[in-house]
Amino acid sequence: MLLPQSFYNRSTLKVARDLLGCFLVRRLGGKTIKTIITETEAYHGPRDLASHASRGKTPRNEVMFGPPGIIYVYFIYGMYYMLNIVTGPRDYPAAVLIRGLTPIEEGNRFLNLAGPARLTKALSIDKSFNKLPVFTKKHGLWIEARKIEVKPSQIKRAKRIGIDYAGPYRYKKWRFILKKEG
DNA sequence: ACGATGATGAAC
DNA sequence: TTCATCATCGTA
Repeated sequence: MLLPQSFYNRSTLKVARDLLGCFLVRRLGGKTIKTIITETEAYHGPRDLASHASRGKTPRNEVMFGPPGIIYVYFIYGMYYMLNIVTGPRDYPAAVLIRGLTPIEEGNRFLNLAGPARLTKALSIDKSFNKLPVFTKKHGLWIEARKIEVKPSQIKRAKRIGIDYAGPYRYKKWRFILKKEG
């Protein structure tokens, strides 16, 4: 079942946590690759110095200021794409970075989906997905609700990666990791 | 520990 | 127009 747009119209931290265990699905060349979301990071509003939005709206980050459930893809380090989902109401800039996935079907076991740049490369996600909704199957990339229960003890919180410049915000435990056992 | 590799945004 | 920076990864 598709997660509705309203799912994303909540606190970034809650969305980041609740996305763990949900399914990220990619329709690619006649095949459907189904994965479980296993790691996320929250970029939480205009004051979060780790967030692209902390210095106001720019051509790159303007999608973060738009409605929830929209994909924000940006290019980084000259070679990688990062996949984010916009959260919260319009004009409140926030998003969840997808950092890790686990493939479900045996045939896709070889896919290396650990790491935000690796997963976009493996699933052929680039800037053409920027500004597209993730609550519809129309564009070949969507998110479905959990089918299994995720216990609070299975969720590990940690500091975010690669944002040491973010002052006090570098210590926020806004990274969420799904563990197999609680 | 570091280089690859180019878009981005801020300064000038 | 220039320039430092960058929500990373692979190789060492």
